[in-house]
Amino acid sequence: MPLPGIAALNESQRQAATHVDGPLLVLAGPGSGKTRVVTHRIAHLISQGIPARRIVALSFTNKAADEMRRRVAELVGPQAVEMGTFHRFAARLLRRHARLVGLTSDYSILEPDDATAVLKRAARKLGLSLTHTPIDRLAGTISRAKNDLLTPETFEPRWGRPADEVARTLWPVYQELLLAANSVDFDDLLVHVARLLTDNPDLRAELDARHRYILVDEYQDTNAAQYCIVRGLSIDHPNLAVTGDPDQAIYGWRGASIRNILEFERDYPTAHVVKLERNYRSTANILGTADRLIAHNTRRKAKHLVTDAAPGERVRIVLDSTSHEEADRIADEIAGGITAGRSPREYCILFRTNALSRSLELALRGRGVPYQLVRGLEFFKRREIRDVVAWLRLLRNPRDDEAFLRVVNVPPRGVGRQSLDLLAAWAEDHHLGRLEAAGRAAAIPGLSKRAARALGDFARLHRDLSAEASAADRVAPLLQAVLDRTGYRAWLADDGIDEAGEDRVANVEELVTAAQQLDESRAGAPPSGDGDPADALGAFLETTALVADTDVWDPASERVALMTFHAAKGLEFPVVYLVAMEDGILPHERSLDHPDQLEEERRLVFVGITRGMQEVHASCARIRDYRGTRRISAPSVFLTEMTGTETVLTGVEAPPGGADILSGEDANPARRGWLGSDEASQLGTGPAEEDISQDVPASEPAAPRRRKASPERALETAASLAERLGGLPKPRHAYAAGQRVRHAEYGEGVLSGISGVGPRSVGTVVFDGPAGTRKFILGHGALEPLG
DNA sequence: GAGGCAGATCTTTTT
DNA sequence: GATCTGCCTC
Repeated sequence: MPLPGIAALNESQRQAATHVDGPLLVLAGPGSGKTRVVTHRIAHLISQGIPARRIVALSFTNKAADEMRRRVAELVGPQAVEMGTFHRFAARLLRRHARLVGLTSDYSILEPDDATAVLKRAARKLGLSLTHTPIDRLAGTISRAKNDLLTPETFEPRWGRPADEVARTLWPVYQELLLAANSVDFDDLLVHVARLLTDNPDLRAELDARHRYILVDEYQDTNAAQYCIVRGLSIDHPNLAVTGDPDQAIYGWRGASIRNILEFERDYPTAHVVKLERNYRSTANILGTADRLIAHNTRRKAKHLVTDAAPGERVRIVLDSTSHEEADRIADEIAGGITAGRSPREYCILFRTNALSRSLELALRGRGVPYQLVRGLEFFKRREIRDVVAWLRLLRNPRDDEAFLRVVNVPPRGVGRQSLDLLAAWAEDHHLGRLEAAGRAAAIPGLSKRAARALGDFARLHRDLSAEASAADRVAPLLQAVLDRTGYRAWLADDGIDEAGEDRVANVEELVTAAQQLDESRAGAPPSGDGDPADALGAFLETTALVADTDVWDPASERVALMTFHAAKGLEFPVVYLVAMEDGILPHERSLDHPDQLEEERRLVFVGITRGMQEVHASCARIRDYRGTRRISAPSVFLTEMTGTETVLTGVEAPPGGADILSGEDANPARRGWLGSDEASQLGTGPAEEDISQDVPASEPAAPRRRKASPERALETAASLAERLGGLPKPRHAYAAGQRVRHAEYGEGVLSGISGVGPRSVGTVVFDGPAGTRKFILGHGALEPLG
């Protein structure tokens, strides 16, 4: 039975899409129609009479899963195929088999902050001082070890890493606390399920048979735990189809192993392999640039991206002078593009770290360009949201000590640290959860009358609300009851508008709205999977616990998208800006130690470039204000590597006068790729008339780039830089405040002020026309003095 | 026990 | 720059 649209697939795509039984590896380059192949394959399986409920499609983000579901529905209508993230899939499996790992099906999923708080309690319990081992590092170490499927017994502290020793000591205690609280952290979701499969052969066989056809997207980013789960479910029925691209592996830091995809054929010797190398997304120039860059990675399977597309615009590499100018320039360009008829949603700005978004946001806001910062966890990280969610968690899982501690004294009930310590000690002696102990507060010695009463009241309140919770088939009314009966809403309303002008009440109302939406969608459709939490509250909690940053991105909204390189995986935009491509930021300074990590950073840039359909603009700034300090940066080595016939070099720091390129403190000849590379010479960016790198004092350490950006050092280099720049060409014109000037693009205006001296001084111009007020580096000569 | 302040601390990427 | 921590006072 031919499926709609299957004729539109190319030969390789069709091969992959119509594959039915046996292992399948699809190596899919960027823009090669991977999602299309996966959705068509699901449709094809169904058309072959395979029950939808025997098919599982796993991805890494809810967004990807939703997209898959939507497109499958488009082909063959809504299906009972289980589609979701690894974590959600694991959460549901675990719910059905919680007993096997010592939990109940009502277990709580702790978000990372709560998990860290438990870890702290574990440390306190052991009397460990955390002054020399930051809690985040310990949490990270344990998390990483879990994803590697290690245990406290098999985990081997690395030599010279004291944090490892502490982590190993802490880990079992942490795990005990979690178990006692009937809770899991994110990593446990995967680890528990992996254990479930390895320790219970019968269950494994049953689940293997049940999940007959498994598809895994972004397989290059699976870690050991995920690998174990997938493998465990496809032994008797090895109909495992994985898609991925080793060149887009960007989660090594979180335990993902490229090995999984590189050695798929060894794991499954009968695997059918399909390569999708034809790109349908980007122009030839964009692809060529990406190809040129990724060729610098040594640990990869060679692959060539091919396209029939026209060359298109060359990829632009812009050397800006400051981070603010970079942001202003990009905002100007986007604003201009929008004026010229583009939609804001055609634009995307990518950066390495979230902290880099601020200047861009400011610049866009200043020009009235609508944007969307794709960082959705923000909402669920808000204190008031976490408080309310904790209440719900506690209703479902009374042993959730972390939730208890979060809400027991919010609003203030007169229960302080002292009382809670007494409660904790007593609870532990009697092997009770804190909430249960609170219900017997009268029996706890040492508690003040006031505290005992408050705890008792709290326990009663919980009991009353619990009764309502178990009867409720809708979350929203329950949420309302919680807000009213706990006094939380009244308390918020009282001092709700906080210092930041944040309307906490509105945030909570938004959560209520979300609950209503879930209620409605559940009323519309019965639960699909068997692991679906039968009750509304469970479903709500699972959703709130497992939502991610990128999930909030609304592709339909008319806004410019701002996100990290990581978050952009799987997306595409007509115009893409890659910002802050500077040494130390991208590649990140923490990745310079290790060649593997440097290659991962390079893949990150590869992912970024290949998001672009029509235009890609990469940029760096010589002076960057970042994390409150100013630092001098050198262009990223990746910009050099990208440079070729498909790119064009521009920007105020670019040649002519190309000596600036080597500015900053970078005197290491090995890193002088800008002037050294053949491509650069071809582009006319050859050696400049004046080699300023000679001026760098010999005392400047040249080779190791691990610069700790201490303020003194930044000042010192800035000063020496200014000195050197003093020797550069004088500004072409002399300016004075109050003078009238003309700009080629913005027309005439008044130079209202000048800040700084020398060629780098900045003038503020109030234009007569719609351009408003703008700033210019006077030395660039863009302003023509009038009169 | 609560609330406010100053200082320290630390910042990659995320389910 | 922002957030958390610990310390102080009421």
